[in-house]
Amino acid sequence: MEQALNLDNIFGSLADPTRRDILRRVAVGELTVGEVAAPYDLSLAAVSKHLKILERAKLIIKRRQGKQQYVQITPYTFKDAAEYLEWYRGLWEQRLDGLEELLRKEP
Amino acid sequence: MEQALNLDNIFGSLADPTRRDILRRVAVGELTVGEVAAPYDLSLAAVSKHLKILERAKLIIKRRQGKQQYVQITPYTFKDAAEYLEWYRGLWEQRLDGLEELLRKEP
DNA sequence: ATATCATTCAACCAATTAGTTAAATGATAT
DNA sequence: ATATCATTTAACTAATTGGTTGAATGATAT
Repeated sequence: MEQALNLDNIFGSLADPTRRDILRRVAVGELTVGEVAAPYDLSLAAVSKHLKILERAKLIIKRRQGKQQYVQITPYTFKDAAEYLEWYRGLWEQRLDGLEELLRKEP
Repeated sequence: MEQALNLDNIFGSLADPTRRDILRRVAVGELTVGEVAAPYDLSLAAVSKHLKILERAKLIIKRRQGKQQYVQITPYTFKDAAEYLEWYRGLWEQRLDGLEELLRKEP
């Protein structure tokens, strides 16, 4: 049922706060690797590794322009992750319905 | 902006295929720890550890009934994860809108 | 050709993870 | 009190992760 997809890599990527922060910033607009790294108290090599993990998960891609490499986000992969969670939507909606029912019943 | 909260644990949990499979099965209905473990070629101790990780992420809870412990899924935590991804929804929807526009323009 | 800027690779380290087996605990039944 | 069933804890291992520093590569400018 599960294609052993990228879900390991996608969720593995999202499990790290630095990587989530990188994604949040890159979602706003393309940044070079250097710009991505700037705010963190980390070596460039460390950030480069984070970017590689995000690339493996297909959450970002890089394009070279001259000396620099621009990091851009890959929307479809987020969609894949969202669709995975969508499978569970019924769970919390049912639960919320239950709550509403409770609230209607005992005021 | 980000509560550094459970997202580490939630996505960390979801990064493992055994744990995703456990969640999928438990979503259908409560199972005892033993029932959860049965299909996997893993020791009970290993499955117990997976369950502890899922508990720490608040993706499941356990309730004891006599000798056994029943594992049930915790819907709200899935909602939290879905809401995190929701932040990125614009990304792929824009992209899809772009595609639609393209399709309208060059038929 | 050489220097410089941007980024990655290699080698290493400490902490964490996913698994094992064996012993310990919790809850019930005899 | 003891035996049994269900599950967890402890102690250990091998692999992976997130970080470091220093050397290597890629691309441009001189």
